[in-house]
Amino acid sequence: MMSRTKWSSPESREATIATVERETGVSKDTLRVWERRYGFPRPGRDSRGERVYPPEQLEKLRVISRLLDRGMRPGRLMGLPLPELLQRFQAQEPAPPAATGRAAPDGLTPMMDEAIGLLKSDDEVALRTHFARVLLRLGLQRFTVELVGPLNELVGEAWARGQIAVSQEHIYTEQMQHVLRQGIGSIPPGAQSPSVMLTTLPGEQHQLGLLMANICLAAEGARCISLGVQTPAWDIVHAARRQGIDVVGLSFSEALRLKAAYAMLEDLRARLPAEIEIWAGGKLWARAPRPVPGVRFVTLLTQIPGALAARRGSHGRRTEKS
Amino acid sequence: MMSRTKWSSPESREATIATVERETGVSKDTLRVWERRYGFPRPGRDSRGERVYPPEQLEKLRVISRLLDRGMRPGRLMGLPLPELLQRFQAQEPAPPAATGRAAPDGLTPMMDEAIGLLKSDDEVALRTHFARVLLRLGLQRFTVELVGPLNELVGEAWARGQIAVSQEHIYTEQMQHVLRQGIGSIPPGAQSPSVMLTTLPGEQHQLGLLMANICLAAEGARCISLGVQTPAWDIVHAARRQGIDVVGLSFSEALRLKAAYAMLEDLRARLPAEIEIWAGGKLWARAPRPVPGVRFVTLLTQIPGALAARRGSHGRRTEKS
DNA sequence: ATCCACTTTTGTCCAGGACAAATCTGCCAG
DNA sequence: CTGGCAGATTTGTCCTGGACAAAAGTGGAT
Repeated sequence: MMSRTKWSSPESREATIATVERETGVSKDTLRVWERRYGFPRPGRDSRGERVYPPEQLEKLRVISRLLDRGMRPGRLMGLPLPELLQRFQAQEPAPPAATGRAAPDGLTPMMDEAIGLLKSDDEVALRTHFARVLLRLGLQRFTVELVGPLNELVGEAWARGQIAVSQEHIYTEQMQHVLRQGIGSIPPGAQSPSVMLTTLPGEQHQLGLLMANICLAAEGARCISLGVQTPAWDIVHAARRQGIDVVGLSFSEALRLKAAYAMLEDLRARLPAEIEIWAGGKLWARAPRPVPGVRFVTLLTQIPGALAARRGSHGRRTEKS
Repeated sequence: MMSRTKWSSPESREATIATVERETGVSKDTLRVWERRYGFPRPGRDSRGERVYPPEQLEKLRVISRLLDRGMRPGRLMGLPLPELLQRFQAQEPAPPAATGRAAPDGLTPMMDEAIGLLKSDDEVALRTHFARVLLRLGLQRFTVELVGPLNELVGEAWARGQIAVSQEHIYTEQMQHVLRQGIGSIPPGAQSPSVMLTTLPGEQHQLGLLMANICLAAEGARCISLGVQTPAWDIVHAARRQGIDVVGLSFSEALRLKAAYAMLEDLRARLPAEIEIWAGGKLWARAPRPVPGVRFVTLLTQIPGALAARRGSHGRRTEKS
């Protein structure tokens, strides 16, 4: 095969359009249309007439790409010089602390602050130890609801404000995953009800939400089967039927588009037998505008016990079955 | 970041050109030029005049894409019907049973068979118990190298042959992840060397490879920091520098396109200081044709001890770094 | 304040042409 | 036969410039 990578020559660190796409995540089409519309980037041309991006422009594009991820718009950014752009990271709002529904109970705030501090100092071993200690003190369920949930948001905000790096956020997720999975492993198995199948739809990659839901459900006596992330709708239907599942639980982070989420949710609802419930959870639904018939929204972890109780009430204690 | 991509309508299983690019790894430009030159694929058009690929064509493209990775040429493949294409896989792959490195030692085959059986019967609790028992008997390292590695391949093959469903493969991954992470949690921490940063590049979502590498490295006395999956190259460079990393370890599954993988590897190598080594691992390199200067390929888990020994030999026993 | 209609912004798609790198082919010398 | 080389063919990527719908912003009426 033509392994024509188009990689910029090793010395002159000048990038081709393919390199820029790979590095910034901005598609070639978009790069060309930006150039046409905003006059930036303005790459040089090589002997063939192909675009050649100097390192400074690549760097600026990287910064712009990250600002776009935070909801800013290209038209306003393209003209600004690099230092100005970098300032935009700081300018992000701290987000009203009370309004988010973030539980700020007891003396947990210092524990969260310590976690953030350890993260910033790249001490992943101490971070894990810290989590383990807090877990021991609070118990698995309180640890999950009162610490992990709020901490996730805190880490997300710190990243958005440029206070921690992408890699540090990755490390946080990884260590927390260890702790939570260890906790799930310690839950005694047993035939309980209802049986809940947990997963996310294609495009949603965040695992922590699933693990947290798993813990809260198991703590209330549900039977959890997790499929991990990104199960195509067809396979969810197939698996739920085959395994005699009562509830399909889906997790949605803010990364997903609202409209795409609705579409997939409605599609799944249409294909799943009516007696199988769908519970949709996650921060995406925090200010959910539109209800979907046959889908229960569980925005917060604390609503899980209520949802289970409601289900058990309506379905009675009888072993349902047609 | 990827929230700027276009989705095909979820229920009509028909794909847009962007979907096909994502699923097959063939770029939009290439798809259009194939259509022009070879008459395949021949997508329909929607009301806007945009291409709409029916599922059969997508499927055929997936097969073609894999054959291209094995060195065949598009001009000869496009006209062939699907069954004919599938035959080309057999014709090409003699795969000497010993050369694959699949350890088939001792009495492990029955254990793997039992695992597959439990998976087929959807008994995820028994599956986890089974793993836990085998782990106890073999020890973490042998469990990883001799059972998990071969079992991964077995599960992949079973899926490819339609013997297990997508959801069952997900359940396998999820349960195995629990077991492996539990194992990693039991490894005593300590300042050891070299320090290895583990992750995958964007587009590679498979976690098991990382976890397995983590175990094998830690077992040989390396210090492992895992970033989880999909870290952009720039962030890898940033984090490796900041944390004083000696080796960046990357995992590549067969899902990634060979060409894209080479491009990203070469790019990362160019941006990373020369004193930081890059080790590339995973099944993708099983028949690696082309070496990359400054990158060590570690196709099999069993090669990890050797790689570490080589590194320690060349870098001496002196505690380099402050 | 909340909702709806209207305007602007923005990303993706399309067509068809061009070109160089990779690969194949046939030929000739050893 | 084997190996190397020049020329022909194959193939992926890049180009331009136009089009359009989804998303985001705006303003007025309730």
